[in-house]
Amino acid sequence: MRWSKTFIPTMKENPSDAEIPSHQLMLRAGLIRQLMAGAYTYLPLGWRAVRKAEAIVREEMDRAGAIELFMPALQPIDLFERTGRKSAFGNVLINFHITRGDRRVHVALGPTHEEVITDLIARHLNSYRQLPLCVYQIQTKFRNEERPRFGVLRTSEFLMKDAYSFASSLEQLNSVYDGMYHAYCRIFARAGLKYLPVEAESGPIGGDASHEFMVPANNGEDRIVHCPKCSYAANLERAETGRRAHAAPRSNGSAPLTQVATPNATSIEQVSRLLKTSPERMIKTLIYQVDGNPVAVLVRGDHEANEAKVRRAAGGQSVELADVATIQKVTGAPVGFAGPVGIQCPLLVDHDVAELVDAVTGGNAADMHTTGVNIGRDYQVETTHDLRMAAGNDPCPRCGGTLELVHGIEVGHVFKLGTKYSVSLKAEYLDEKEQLNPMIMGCYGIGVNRIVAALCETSFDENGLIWPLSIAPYEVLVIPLNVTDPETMEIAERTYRELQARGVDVLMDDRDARAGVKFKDADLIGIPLRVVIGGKGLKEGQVEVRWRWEADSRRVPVAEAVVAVDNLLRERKAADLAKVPQ
RNA sequence: CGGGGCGUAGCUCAGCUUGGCUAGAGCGUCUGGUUUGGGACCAGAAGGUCGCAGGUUCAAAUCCUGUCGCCCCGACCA
Repeated sequence: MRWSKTFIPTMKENPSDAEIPSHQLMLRAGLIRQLMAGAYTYLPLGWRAVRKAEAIVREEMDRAGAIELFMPALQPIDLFERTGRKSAFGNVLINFHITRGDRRVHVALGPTHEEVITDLIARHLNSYRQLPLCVYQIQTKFRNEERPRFGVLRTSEFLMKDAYSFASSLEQLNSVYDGMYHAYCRIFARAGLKYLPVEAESGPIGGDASHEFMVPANNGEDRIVHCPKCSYAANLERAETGRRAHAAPRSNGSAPLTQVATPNATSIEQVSRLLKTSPERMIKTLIYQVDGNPVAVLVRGDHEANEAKVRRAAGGQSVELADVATIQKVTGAPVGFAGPVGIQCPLLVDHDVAELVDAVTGGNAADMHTTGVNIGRDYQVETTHDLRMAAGNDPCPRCGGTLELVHGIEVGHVFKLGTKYSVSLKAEYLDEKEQLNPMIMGCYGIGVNRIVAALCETSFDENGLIWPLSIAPYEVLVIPLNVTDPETMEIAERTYRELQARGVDVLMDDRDARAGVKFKDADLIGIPLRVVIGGKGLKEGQVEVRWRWEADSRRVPVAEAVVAVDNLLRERKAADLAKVPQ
């Protein structure tokens, strides 16, 4: 492609409403333009990158035995009502009525396709002999983000690869799941991303039923902990901590139990300021309803309770914060003054709370808090639990190392669904014993444009983007320095044509612009291999070839330029491929 | 949905507090000339309903009210 014939609107300055690197660079390099909040046009350069990511995803899905198909984005709302997800999605589900003759049809734009695929499979597969099956598509998804942000990272419309598997046994499911997990590792490695598979919260199925693939990045929306020593990694919701339980805990504080007036101070922060203490010396007492029964959950004032852990510790199915009436009933006080001493419900205590001496907590009376609270003396439990969100510096649950907290961009997610959708949409099969069973499902998503955005967010320098060869919009950028010089152009044109003939993705900057302008743009759009023709080099019969990520260029005789470039590309691709897990 | 910020030329922004002359600058664009290895120089030109609507006033980019849009923080995110 010739620069003058395509459309690459680069910008020298940062647009004022872009803050994170990927957003700024994608705008400046002419990859995207915003249409409205949460919706972006992919310009030619950006779209080529997306298409390359898509091609890698498709190759690896096919390689893993998944079958491609294509489902409508337009879906009848009825399907979402049957699985209960119309209300589960709420505002996120974009839906509206359309008129057909004298009828009004209620439709939704697919936020994902579990319903459509399960309905399809339910109609056409019915025997264990036809299982397992894994199908996928690459398609635009629609989710009404209440607050789109971070440029292209969080939008209301995005390209997603979604795969769904149907199995007749857990063994089959696990086998497909492992295959998808492995394919994901290959995809992200081929895309040149530094990625981390992390354990994710998997709902009632439990176990290792869900992994997210995260790209560590400071601006990532998700927080994860990982252990550099043993490679344990999990998202904050899921992460265990390596802390120990305390049996019949007892702290040996000596301060007397004292009720203190704390008018209008209900938050940890307000109380700690009023009583001149700090949140890590306080007990946060949260009243939950587990399967409808009130439970008081105690975590340290500076910690955050984890509802999934509460649910598991309490052995319940559903967990939600208690309503005002329940809180009033068990504490005898309005919201904000709950404490363990004398409370009228069972206690669940986090490990760290057992170590608090002379703690401060709610007084179970309006506008009152209690100081000098000691476990074992003022309230008792048999043991403690892991009830809070993990944090940096927590001990690793696997190896005794120390967990690090990092931010990440979620680029993929694999999930063992179980039978939730197959039951509600009647995707059933007949087994060897002629018994009807719901199919066991898995789903596997990849944010295709997030692959591109995550690269832009993590691979750049002060001059612009740095693409890996596999995703770069073009592999080679040929720059004739002076387009009015016939010799320069003769060589540039020949180089351009011959590289194209060898199947190289090549862009030629044929603009009549100053060298400085072309170099700045070349660095900004980040094409991996730059070939400069003209000036000093050409006087000596040479062209200059330089990798975007290297400081120095290499000189190559004009006659050997095409072969040299081709060889460099082959070597680099082989080296990149060697890093991909087999 | 709560909190904060911003809307003036294609981009970045000044002007607004304290209303008043033809609404400005840099970059970009166009024309001519000089230049030609890291975003050149000279001369000239085009480009604006100051987000929109209403109000106050002799007079509004500027003050008031409403409204729309965008960005950021938080909540939410199968």
